[in-house]
Amino acid sequence: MDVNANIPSNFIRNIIEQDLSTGKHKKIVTRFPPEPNGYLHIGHAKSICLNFGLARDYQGTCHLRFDDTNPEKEEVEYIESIQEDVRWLGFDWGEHLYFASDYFDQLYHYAVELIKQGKAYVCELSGDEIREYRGTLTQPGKDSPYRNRSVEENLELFERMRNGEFEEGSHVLRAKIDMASPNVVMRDPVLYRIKKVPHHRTGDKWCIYPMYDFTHCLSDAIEGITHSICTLEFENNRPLYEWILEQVFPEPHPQQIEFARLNLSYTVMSKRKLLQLVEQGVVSGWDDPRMPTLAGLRRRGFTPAAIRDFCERIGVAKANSIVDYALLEHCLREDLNMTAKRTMAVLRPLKVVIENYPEGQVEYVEAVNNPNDPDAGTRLVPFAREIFIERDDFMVDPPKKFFRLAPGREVRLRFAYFIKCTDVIYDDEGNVVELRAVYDPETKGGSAPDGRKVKATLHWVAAEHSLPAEVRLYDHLFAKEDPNEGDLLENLNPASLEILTDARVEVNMQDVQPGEKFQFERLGYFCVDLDSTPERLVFNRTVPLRDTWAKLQRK
RNA sequence: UGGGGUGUAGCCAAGUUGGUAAGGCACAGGACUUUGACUCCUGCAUUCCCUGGUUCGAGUCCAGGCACCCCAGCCA
Repeated sequence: MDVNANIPSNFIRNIIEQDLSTGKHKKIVTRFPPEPNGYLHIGHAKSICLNFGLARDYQGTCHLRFDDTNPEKEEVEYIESIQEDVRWLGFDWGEHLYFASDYFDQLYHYAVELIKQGKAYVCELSGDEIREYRGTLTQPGKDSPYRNRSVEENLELFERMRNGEFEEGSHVLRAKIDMASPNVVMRDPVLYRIKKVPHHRTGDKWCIYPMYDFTHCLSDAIEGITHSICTLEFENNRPLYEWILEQVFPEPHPQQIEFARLNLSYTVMSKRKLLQLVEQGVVSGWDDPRMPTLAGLRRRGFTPAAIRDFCERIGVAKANSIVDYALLEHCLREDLNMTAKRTMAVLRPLKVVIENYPEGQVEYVEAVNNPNDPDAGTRLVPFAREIFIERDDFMVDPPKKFFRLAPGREVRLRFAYFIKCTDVIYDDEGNVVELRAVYDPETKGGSAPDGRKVKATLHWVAAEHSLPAEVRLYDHLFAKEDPNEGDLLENLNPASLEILTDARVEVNMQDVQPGEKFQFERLGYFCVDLDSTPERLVFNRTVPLRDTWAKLQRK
């Protein structure tokens, strides 16, 4: 497959290529099967990219199927958000949108078929009793007293379950397999349980609902899935997946393949823990920019292309692992570097008065919008006597390798002029509050006719002709690489959010829209937050630029 | 003292039928630079969890260990 020559190989691709070359399958069909009980996160993105990517690369099909067999936990709201997120990621299921609940009738008939074969029975043991009878990991279980009912009795009981004649928990349908199996999953697993709860799609048509193990394999088979890719924890369930199909479904059967789910350093991926963060108010919601949810990453300013690239680079294997967050950041920067418009913003302003620049004068300097994209053009940025520069770009007593502004030193203001610091003004407490400088009119545009060099280029913004803005700086939500070690809340990073309210941005930013992405030159990539309005601009820092000076400072 | 998996660099990960350890991230140097960014060079596993064995030759085969993950929901 030369089309896929540059795509890293993995064990699943190997299986598919073999199945295609041996003629086992002429066309592959995969599926992404979320349960609509929560928001999608970047771990799901790995699965989405895998399943849809495989279908794309091997000219197959990928279905989106909601695994909605537990109405107690599922909501239509999630069905909407999941579809939105999958589309946002860049994938299209075409006509292939399915719901396991659409198969409830068929599933019921397969259950009846199993009963007729004497391979399923209605059990009246309580939940606690079922657990007791199941045995333990090292001890075999024992048969339920209801295990050997007649087919007729089972048929009648199952129908009465369906008709709502029994209370929740009083009866279940179980597969008759082997209570002594070393694999606990095979010890007469529950196939159907009674839940007198309306379903978000089937209403109150059903009061019995099929379990995952019974539903998933049959849904796959009904849809003609060839490769049913799931995560490692379902490895123990594979024998059951195959057992059910062998009893009631004609060949060929889908093949279940398991891979290791994604773990990312400095964050958590379990729905339970994510929910805990939301409910305890640790974050502002599912779309808090620090959350690993697709909604959170989107609000933070991540691009679908970066996430897809990331999912491709991490590979697919069976070893549990924790991927370095730095790889995600790398993918993001690589994408944003090519696409984000540049602008200048000063996060922590320090006023500089250019004493030899005419008072009241404003001129416009031309700035490049994206050096990687000539089509992005240029813009005009106002320059005046009073400007703001970044506080971090000035030091009264600079160390050896600091080559930004300092008393008596000359630097370049990007796209504008060279300025030299002539004076430092302090407040009563000795803090630097303002700088005085002179500019060289000969250096307009940023280069000196006499060829003299300057060691640094600073970003800036005109004091009057700039806009106030709020900037939210984000960092890892957790301070620990693996937050799952020890107490979750104790591992939080207290500095995961810093809000700057005095930032200044170019006047050209007046009409930006939520979601728009920029590179604030020399600082990082930022996007306009949902909270932003023309009256009060709000930006999120998506990811800072690599900063070798900061790295030097740390040493 | 059950069963199922996994172990290749700081982090991911590829390694055909045994033939002499890809790639990316991170990190460290250097070049370039009107972003200390980007880009570009260079370096980064005499060794593949361990111990034996087979072989001219083992990350790949065999035997025995060790470590870690998953399974005892009427969740998925």
